[in-house]
Amino acid sequence: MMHQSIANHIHSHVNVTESDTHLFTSVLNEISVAKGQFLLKPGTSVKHEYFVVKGCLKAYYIDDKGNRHIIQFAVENWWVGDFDAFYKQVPSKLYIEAIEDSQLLFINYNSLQKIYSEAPIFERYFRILITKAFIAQRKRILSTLEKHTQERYIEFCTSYPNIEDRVPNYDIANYLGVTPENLSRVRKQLKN
Amino acid sequence: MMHQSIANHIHSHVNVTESDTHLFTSVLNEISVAKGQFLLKPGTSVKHEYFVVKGCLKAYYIDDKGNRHIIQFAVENWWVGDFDAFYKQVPSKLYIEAIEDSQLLFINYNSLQKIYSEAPIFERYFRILITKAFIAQRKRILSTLEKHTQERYIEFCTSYPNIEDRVPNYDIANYLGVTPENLSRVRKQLKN
DNA sequence: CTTTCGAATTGACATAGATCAATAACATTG
DNA sequence: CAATGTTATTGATCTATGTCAATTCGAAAG
Repeated sequence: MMHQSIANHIHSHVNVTESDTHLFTSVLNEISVAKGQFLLKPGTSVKHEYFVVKGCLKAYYIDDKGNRHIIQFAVENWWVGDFDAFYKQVPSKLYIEAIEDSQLLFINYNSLQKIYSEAPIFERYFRILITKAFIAQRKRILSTLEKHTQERYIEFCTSYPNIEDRVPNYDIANYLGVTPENLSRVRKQLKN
Repeated sequence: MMHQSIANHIHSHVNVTESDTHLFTSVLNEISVAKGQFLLKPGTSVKHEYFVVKGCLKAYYIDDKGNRHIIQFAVENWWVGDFDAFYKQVPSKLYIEAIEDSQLLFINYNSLQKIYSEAPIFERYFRILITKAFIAQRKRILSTLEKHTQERYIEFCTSYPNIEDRVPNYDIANYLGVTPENLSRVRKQLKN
């Protein structure tokens, strides 16, 4: 059942009672997105945050110069959304697109605020999640500063295991901030 | 009085009662650090997070290749520390060094856990702070992907106002992930 | 007002990665 | 299994930034 995977995720991060978990799952809704379809597009107001039950998605935006930049890949048991826009309740700047057929759960902004008040343990749950995301993101910055493409590609493959098979190379190149050509050359070197 | 600045900071982020604020400030301690002195060095276990009342500091680490990387500058009303190590309660990897004579407040790990239990509003306070830090950090990643040194330098100067006068250029170059020589050339271009 | 020493600048050259263009490998669809 | 479109690779250049070495600037100390 779909709620099981989010329940497990919550349990693995905080101590919650059955009724807390039930309160949380009771406000969730389900959505399916086919490969190539969008969960979110720029300009939309961001009413939800999404939890991936099954599938794979990418979050990206287009900058002033028209270049696309992938911010995040999301696979099973990840939360995904336009965090910034959701938090500030302003229109989104992101595209979130399914790379595979995906099933997600989502929570509404107002529901979440209500849950924070009724069950503050969920403040902790999201505080912990965002702390981890913050740390992971910092690693990504540092990796860019410290290392060349080759090392970063290896790092990427180990930190998103098996994702090379689920995501096209040009998306990985984009995430790493290099051209597909360069990534291709780097991968060739690795084979030798 | 030193507690006033942290009290203001808390009030500007969450609705707290007087007694909540008092509970929080009652566990804080004060510390002064002279220019060039260290608040934290690698290998230390991270027992505290610091709030800057006055002054300016930098947080950096040395990578495997011996290169230094500045992660954060901290000025008045910023929290600073080795977030990662504090959260996981493992030894620090960072240096935190005062760029100016600085006055700080700090909170102990166990005190903070206790406060989270007694006054969950502080879960929210820190959840909000880390959310903002997360968003700011994401901007930094994106900026690296999107822009060349010149634009990023300008962005840096606007987002850390007046810091050019407080921090040496080689530290700014380091933060931006470029060489001092390159930053120097970029600044020369900007003058013309 | 000089001396000193770290910081900033400048010049000459090296290089990782970008760009552009062509081709090859793969996958999807009729 | 052909046909078509998408993704990956390869080659030939170009460019932003790095590296190394020399010089100048500027602030602190005598």
